[in-house]
Amino acid sequence: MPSDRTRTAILAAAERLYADRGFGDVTLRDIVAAADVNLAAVNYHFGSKDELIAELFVTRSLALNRERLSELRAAEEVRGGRAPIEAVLRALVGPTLRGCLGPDNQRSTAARFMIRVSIESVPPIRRIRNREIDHLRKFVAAMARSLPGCSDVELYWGLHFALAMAQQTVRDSERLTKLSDGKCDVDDVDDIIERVVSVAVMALAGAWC
Amino acid sequence: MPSDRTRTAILAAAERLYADRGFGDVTLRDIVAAADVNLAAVNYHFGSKDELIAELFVTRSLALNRERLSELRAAEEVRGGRAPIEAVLRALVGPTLRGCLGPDNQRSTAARFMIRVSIESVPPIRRIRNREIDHLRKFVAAMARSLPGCSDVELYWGLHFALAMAQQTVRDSERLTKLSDGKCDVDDVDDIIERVVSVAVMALAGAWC
DNA sequence: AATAGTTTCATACAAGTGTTTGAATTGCAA
DNA sequence: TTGCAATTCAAACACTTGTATGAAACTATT
Repeated sequence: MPSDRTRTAILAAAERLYADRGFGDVTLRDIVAAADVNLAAVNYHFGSKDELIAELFVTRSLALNRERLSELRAAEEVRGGRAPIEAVLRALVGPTLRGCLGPDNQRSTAARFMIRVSIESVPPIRRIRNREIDHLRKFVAAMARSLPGCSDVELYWGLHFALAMAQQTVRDSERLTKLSDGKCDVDDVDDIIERVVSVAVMALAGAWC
Repeated sequence: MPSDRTRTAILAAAERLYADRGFGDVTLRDIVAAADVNLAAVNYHFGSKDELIAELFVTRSLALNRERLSELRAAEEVRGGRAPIEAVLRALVGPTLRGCLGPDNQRSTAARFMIRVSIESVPPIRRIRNREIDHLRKFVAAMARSLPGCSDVELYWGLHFALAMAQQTVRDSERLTKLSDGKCDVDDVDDIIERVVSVAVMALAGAWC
């Protein structure tokens, strides 16, 4: 069994740097400096920079999906597989929003890293990202259970808009804060989640589901 | 007066390349090859790569703002400075959506370039982008005229969500297409505009304006 | 046609990138 | 301890990047 110390130090440093500054301007030398390991360690342990990014991404991607699905399952268990649509949408957007917004000390590097992924879409990740579709399909299915009779197309648009609002809020919370002179509180995560969810529900309901 | 041929050739080639492939992997050598000019021409005419990007951005940014505002003004003229909220939002999201989606031959490089800007946020642009806030404020003001009595906070959220849905639809139209097996038609621009606008209106109305 | 100013060009430069190498060091089993 | 594999390390490599240089070509005014 290899002594993982170097490996994990690299992963942690890389994730934090990517989350903070994006893929564009984080070099291998930045990472090894932050992890306090030798330059060659990355290639020794991961093969290449791209493979490091890919490993980071698949790990976090699986974790996020797991978190969403466990929230979804918890909501559906309450009433035998028929959760209210609000709960389904909360399970979809909640994990990301909670991890990325709110007081600094509560933000997770993992969530912020995933947002970077959704923003920058660097080559090694683009190749893997297709699996996301399969994951989202599960939520479409859950939404269909919540709103039987609602047409598929409207479900897709509803999910799409829900994710859009959540991601853009995370991505550009600064602009919203500036525009509103701080009157829109981007640290009140629960409020934001409810806003996103309720608008998405209105979108679905307004489309005569 | 300088012979602009080289200058404009560079601008056109750069805009197209940036729109297509993003800032990340477009090099000066790519640009000059596409423009069929010498490598040194960029530095001669623009000073540096960053200044080229900046010029491209301010030009397009001003044009987009102009387009939005003229649509807004046209809508407000009809009924003496009190356009329906739908028209205000249409003026906000319409130009971008029309330029970025729809049949290939109708898409404008300019709009696709601006979307890249909103995605990647490269340093030379980040420094300029603050002016966007002032521009958006004009739309908040117009929204307030349309919905007197609606609280500012709700207006900000409404505008934020409208832009979020529009931008994400452009940014990730591919995912939506795949997810829905083509059932969500991202080429039907008018339908998309009406969807975004109507959801945003519901968001505003649902907040007891 | 001669000249001065502008623009083009091939080429070189310095800095930064990810990766490789091969020797040194470590950790651990026999 | 000895031996062997795994790991670390400093250094160098090959390559790409944006930028700078100085000579050549062009343009237009005199």
